[in-house]
Amino acid sequence: MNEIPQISNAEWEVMRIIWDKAPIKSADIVKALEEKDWSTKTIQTLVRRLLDKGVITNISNGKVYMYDVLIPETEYIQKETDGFLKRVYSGSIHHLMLNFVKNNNLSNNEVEELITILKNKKD
Amino acid sequence: MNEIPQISNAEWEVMRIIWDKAPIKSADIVKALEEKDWSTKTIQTLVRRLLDKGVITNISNGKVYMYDVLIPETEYIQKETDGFLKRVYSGSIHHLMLNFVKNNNLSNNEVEELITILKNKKD
DNA sequence: AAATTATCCTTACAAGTGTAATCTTAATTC
DNA sequence: GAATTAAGATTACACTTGTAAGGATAATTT
Repeated sequence: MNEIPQISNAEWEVMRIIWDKAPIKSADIVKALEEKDWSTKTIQTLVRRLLDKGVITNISNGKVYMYDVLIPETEYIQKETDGFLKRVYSGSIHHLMLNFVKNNNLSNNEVEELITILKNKKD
Repeated sequence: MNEIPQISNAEWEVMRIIWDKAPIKSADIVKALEEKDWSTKTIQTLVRRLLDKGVITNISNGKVYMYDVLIPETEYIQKETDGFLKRVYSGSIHHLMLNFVKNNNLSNNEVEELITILKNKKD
């Protein structure tokens, strides 16, 4: 069912901006990514690949170069989360949580918050 | 600090076996991966790349072809988890948990278990 | 020891990725 | 409208990855 195209790490960085701000002007994508040391050309290549893959679309209306999202962030988060879980934790959230708790030095506060989130889930 | 080599998806599959069973005979790696539809040649290529990257080492002692692990699974789990968290959830475990919970990835039982894990953490 | 089998080493090759440069065309400024 | 600037399209190129095949060598079987 879920056959959304794979996106690479660099493409993901670009999508973070676009998901956040779309519809967004070409220039604003570049501006938002300034902190990364990517040349404008590189960014344009990544945008083009995302277009080719059908993740975004060009909505330049005559005057301004603009892009909009075709595939929402939530779908990609789901896809990546599933893939990661399967790859690293054999699909077991339980296993993942155990590891987080063991290694990721969660603060007491964070632990509290997570418990709260989970408890709310049960209602 | 943490400069362990990147391993690919296919390599990760191989490492799962090796981490689990090392020290392990060449033939047993192949056997354990039979269910995947990889040719022996493909598996051997992956093993070679893992050798080249220094993730495993050859400990064939004259008679038998054997491999052992150089970089433990825990280091890779940590690396992958950090990378995933950063990439998909901007580094926020909180955000990740919210998403897991929201998207109904968890049964009531699992929620219970996770709460237990977290509560134990506080002690 | 010769034949067979298992494993290693070398080579291959297309698709994807990071990282652009060049050339062309559309928009803005003077 | 001509010059300048910004963006798109085309091309590039090395590295990684998935997926092996072929040839060399070591181990096992007969």
